[in-house]
Amino acid sequence: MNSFNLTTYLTSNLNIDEKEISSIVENCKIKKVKKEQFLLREDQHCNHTFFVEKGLLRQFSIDEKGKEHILSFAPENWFVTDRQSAYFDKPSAYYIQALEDSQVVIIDENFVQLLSKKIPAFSDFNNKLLHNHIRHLQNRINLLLSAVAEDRYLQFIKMYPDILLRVPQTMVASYLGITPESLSRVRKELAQKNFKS
Amino acid sequence: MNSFNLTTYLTSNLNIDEKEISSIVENCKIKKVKKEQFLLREDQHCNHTFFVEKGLLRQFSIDEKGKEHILSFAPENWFVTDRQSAYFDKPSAYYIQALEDSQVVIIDENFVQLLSKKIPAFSDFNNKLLHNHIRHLQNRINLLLSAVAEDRYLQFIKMYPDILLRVPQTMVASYLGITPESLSRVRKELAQKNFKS
DNA sequence: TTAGGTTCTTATCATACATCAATGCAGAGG
DNA sequence: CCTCTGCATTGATGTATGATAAGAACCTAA
Repeated sequence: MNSFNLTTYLTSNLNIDEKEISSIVENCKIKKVKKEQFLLREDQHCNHTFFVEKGLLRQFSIDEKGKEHILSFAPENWFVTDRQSAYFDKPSAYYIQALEDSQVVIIDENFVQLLSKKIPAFSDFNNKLLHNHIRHLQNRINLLLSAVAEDRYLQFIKMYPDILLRVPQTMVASYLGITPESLSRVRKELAQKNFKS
Repeated sequence: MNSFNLTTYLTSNLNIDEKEISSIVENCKIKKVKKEQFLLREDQHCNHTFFVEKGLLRQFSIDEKGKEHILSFAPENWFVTDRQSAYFDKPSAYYIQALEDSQVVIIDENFVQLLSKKIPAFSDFNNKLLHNHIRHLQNRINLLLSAVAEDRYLQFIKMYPDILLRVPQTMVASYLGITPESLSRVRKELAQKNFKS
């Protein structure tokens, strides 16, 4: 079992015994996925949380017009899941797909619940993840409500400089809620501005 | 102490002794606020959760151009807080303001933490609130990414028919991320459509 | 009742962004 | 090496929504 990243991540974020941590990690499965492969599809029940050991995932939805909308990217050391589906046990409205050949740790939802009950520190940790998630979502809403394409892009660069380099532009556009063409133009204008100044 | 709504709300959502519930409620303060009055302002630390007994609140931000963006409405039986500020103990980026004369229960953040530690059922309850919050935020992002003004408005009507009638149109527009003028147009077009069919 | 402030509507014009279509370009695979 | 395919760019055009301004409708309070 090779889940080095998860172990170190938990060790530095969970204030419990190393042995206990490895016993947690032992209980999880590792899965390798090829680029393009899906870990979750719409209408499926999402019963796990994925922790990205290596690679890059995306979570997205498809609207009635068939257009994709990216909710989040998940690079190394990120957790991704459809909490809505996992927690309320409902069919998911989202897809989770690999953008690169990846390796993920699959953590069972029941197992998460169990750990939360048994280990207070884990419950706290989980709580923190939830709060971080909320923080992130709220900032995004704020951005969508207030900022024009250019500002959204600039913010994206600042927050996810690494991801910017790893995904096709069309996906960044989808994340920002604009078309690839618009993003291309925004980039052009920015380049010109920077050149002048 | 008159916090009837919170008591019944907790009773039907928290699987614990009624006595324990009233001991919880006893520990909270009641506050009456007049219309327009603020419960939280930008840069303040938000140390409480508000539960709306009576009335209606709004949570909003103000961007660099001075424009207001409504993140959420909170009518009776809703909790509202800036989790970001409360949990991470940072100055808030938001305002919370009464849209009607209201009565709220003020629940101290420390008290929430304490209860979570002491009463597992309360911790579960809190967890559920967090998940609901996330669900709500995600749906909103999806809507902002995919839907045009008209669809956003229709969705709003469906989800919050009560709130629609209680707040000025300009605030609905702010929630939807469009101008009041645009909303007026959208409404006009919808009215014409409905008249024809 | 009038007066004065909001809020809502309406109209015109401006603009950001979408859409559609063509071309360029680079990496993958034969 | 060449071709194929997907992605980025660019231009022309359309459209939804924003900005501004003015008037209408509505409330509230004197």
